[in-house]
Amino acid sequence: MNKNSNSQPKSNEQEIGDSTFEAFNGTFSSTQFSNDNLVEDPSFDDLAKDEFMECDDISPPRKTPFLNDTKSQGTLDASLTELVDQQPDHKETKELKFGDYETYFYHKKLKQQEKDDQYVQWRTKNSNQFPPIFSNCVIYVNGRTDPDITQLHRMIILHGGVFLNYLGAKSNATHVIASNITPRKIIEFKNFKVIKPEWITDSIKEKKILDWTKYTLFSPQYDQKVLESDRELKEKSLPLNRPIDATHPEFLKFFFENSRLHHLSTWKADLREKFQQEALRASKVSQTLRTKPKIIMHIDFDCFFAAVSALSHPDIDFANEPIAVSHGGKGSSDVSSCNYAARKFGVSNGMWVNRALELCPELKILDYDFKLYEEKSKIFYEELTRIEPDCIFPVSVDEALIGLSSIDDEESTLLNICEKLRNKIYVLTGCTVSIGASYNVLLAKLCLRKAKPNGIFFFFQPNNVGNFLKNIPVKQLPGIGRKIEDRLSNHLNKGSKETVTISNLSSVSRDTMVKFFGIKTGTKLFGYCQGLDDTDIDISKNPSKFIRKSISIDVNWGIRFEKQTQVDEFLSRVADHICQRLLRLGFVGARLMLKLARRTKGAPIDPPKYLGMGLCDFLSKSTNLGAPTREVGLIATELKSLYRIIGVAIADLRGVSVTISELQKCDSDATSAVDQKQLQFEAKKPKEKKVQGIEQNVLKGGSVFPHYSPAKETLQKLLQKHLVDLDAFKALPNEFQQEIKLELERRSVEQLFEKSPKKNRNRNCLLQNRSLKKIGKVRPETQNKRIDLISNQRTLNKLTLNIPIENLGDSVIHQKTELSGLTMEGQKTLVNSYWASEKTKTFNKHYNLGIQTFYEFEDWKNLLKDWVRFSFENENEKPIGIHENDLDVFYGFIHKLILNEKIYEVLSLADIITCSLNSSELVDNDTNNESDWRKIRGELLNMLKTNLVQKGACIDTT
DNA sequence: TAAGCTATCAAG
DNA sequence: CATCGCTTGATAGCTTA
Ligand SMILES: Nc1ccn([C@H]2C[C@H](O)[C@@H](COP(=O)(O)OP(=O)(O)OP(=O)(O)O)O2)c(=O)n1
Repeated sequence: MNKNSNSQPKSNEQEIGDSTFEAFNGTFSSTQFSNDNLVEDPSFDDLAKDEFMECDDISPPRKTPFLNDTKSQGTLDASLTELVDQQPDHKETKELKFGDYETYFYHKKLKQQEKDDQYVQWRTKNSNQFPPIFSNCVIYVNGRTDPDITQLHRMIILHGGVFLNYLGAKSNATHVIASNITPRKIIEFKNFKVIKPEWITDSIKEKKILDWTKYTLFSPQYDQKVLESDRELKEKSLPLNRPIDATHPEFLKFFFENSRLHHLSTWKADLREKFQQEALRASKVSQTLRTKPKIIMHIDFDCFFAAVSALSHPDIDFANEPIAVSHGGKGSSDVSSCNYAARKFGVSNGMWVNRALELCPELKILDYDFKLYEEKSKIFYEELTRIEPDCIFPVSVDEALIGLSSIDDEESTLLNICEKLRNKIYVLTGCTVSIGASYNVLLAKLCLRKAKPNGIFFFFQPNNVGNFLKNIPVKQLPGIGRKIEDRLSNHLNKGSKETVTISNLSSVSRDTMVKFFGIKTGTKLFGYCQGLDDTDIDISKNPSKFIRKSISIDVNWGIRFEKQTQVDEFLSRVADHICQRLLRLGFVGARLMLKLARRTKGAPIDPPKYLGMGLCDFLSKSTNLGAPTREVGLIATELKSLYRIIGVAIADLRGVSVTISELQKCDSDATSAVDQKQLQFEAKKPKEKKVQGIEQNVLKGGSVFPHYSPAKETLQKLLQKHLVDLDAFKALPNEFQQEIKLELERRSVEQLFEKSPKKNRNRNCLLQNRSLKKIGKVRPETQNKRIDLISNQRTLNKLTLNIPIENLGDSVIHQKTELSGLTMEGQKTLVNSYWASEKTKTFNKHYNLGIQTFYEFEDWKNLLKDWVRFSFENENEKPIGIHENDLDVFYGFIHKLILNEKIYEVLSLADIITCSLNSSELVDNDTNNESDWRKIRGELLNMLKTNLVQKGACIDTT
């Protein structure tokens, strides 16, 4: 498996047996207090999971009494005693709310790194032989290893890496090193890159960081001479190349590497791009008026994947032996391509392997060879270019349309060209292509069908087209697929097995087709039945028509999540991935769509295809990104927001698609079009509307915060804006309703309840009624759900700032969704009607919470204090008050904090409001203003509570 | 009536 | 053990302003 598994680290004097290392680290690192024991300690486990403990993320207070302490800390007990005895910085400990173990490890880590630094400094003074190859690595070593943990520790830090003493749930470890691993650990480490120590030693040898994927812990070697019970042995022998699902950090990489459809799609998009670019260049050079090509050639490899894969198996008699390409030789794996020998048995592309084997037991299964497909395709396109046709239109990696005008009308001339081309391609690739040619794209495609395999077919008799078409199944027409065929079949009262041919449609009028399939599709289909098709394949005529319009990532395999955090992490990774694509392709996008596949009610939890999606309903929601961007943090946050708006129960999630559209070219390093605004406007003028949007946003973003503007509008406006959804209001608990009503009455806006504009109701509710109806998911259980919601909110209402933060941790927030089958549909809430509004998106577009540091959060705290004070200052004898725009920005920030589960931070901001109001510094001039602030504080808590309910969480009151 | 949105279909 | 069910574009049909 791993060809490196035998390579032992060179016994290098310089690297191993350095006694000074021991001197620096004392018993600290070499004392093998068992990490295993600690991790299994339940109290530690809880701490490790605690979402609010971000030991590794908080910039450490550099000065701690431990740093000067040189006493031995050989054992955990000793250190803990020490810790308790000293308890030196009481305030800090209290503030960070770390538990005992946590504090211990926190200080331990600091101390460790201090010592590491000292050691490295000392060591590199004597030698500069250590390239910092691990400078971006934070490495944790687990269990018994060879070389042992001390040596690895030294190697890591000498080469610029950070050595991690323990692995917290939120620790920033980049790699876990282990030689052996227990099944329990596999689960524990499933979100980390777990690799063999040879990766370290080999990387050092090569003086560069090597591809870690070559060193994953595939085959265990149990060389520990430990007495183990049979049971344990058996447990340990479980295969370790456990298939990974979407919770794995590298899932996307693995998945795409192996996905045929991913390759097919990206190849196609790349080809499109390439030919589009070329056409653009060509059209700039010569402005000659182009006419439609006289002749269309459709050329395509015969059973492409099968033919190419078979090249690596010279023993196979390709013409007679049935073969197919798929992952593995059994079960629900898809046949991507099968040869014509296999097709005789009824095997076809897209069929599952088990079905194919039923039809053809002697079917031979071959592996994919994506690299080779790409190579053959390259040769194919080179040869097409070589015949210098009028135009080439790439259909796929193995298929193209070619336009020819400048040849004479003799069929023999065309035949000659085709035969030469076929021969050349066969000689160069070892695979056969077929060619169909006619005077339009439709007929060329149908000819190709008749030409296959390994042949040529022409049709140039317009007068005879009826005859040519009459027995063609409609399914073979371009753009006519299963659904349309079904509907036609239904309409014509045909049995489900019978194929619908074109002659069957002679009785169907144009109007009927239009009525059935819409204006475009109906007209097109009617035309096809007469052999008419005016599709133009000449890209050069209008290159801009062929420019890319969207970039998307779809994952409908391996999607199995248990926790919201897993979903969020996955969405972040998808965001990262798609931004990388945007960068690579030189685009920024202004619109983002999230589409989710949700297991259809009643469909089995585990579909027949392993980790497949099974039967699903699709739900999608899109949003404007404000200005064109490819900023990961922004897109990730928006995705998380969209996920919550769509509200698919985590356990039922089976697929995730992300599409970015409204693209603009952006070749610089800028992450958004705004960043290179000047460039953009000089280079070319985008759509008028866009320009305005950008300028507006820039303006707003610059003026809103933190430069407070004098405010005349206050909370009243805000409530108007937020209370548009009557249903949402009604869904709230009574006490909430009363409170809000009172407030509104006091401000004489009670008429809102009657007016409740319809437009906004639809716009802001979680799912449009239309889609709910369509899917038929408006269920009577809604009533129960509502009761659930209310009781949860009541419980949540009891939450106050005084509740210790630990009570909000994982241990008390249960995922309720899978237990109760609760989904978010139909739950409309006050807060959401605000969240869904467009406003939030435009303001914060440059505020990237994903990488917010604690320091920046501190800034927000100070801003808030300042803002409260400011609002009480007098202007023309009146307090300045709170500006609506400021509030929008502030709420936007809170929203993002909540999305990122920074509950503690939200609570502390709420606390700051209270403290500021009580502070004597305030100009005591206005009770209205104070009341507004208290409302805002209440709103923060509401948002928090609502979000917790939304996520299907309930607070355990026990 | 145009524009915006989601859903659906097809292709390879 | 399985398995790698993507990606893009066009179009329909609805709501909204
Ligand atoms: N459901 C499908 C259809 C196609 N392909 C891949 C494998 C094919 O080799 C390649 C080209 O598709 P074609 O439709 O051209 O099919 P083939 O080339 O395999 O056969 P044919 O001779 O019918 O063109 O795309 C796939 O993976 N899954």
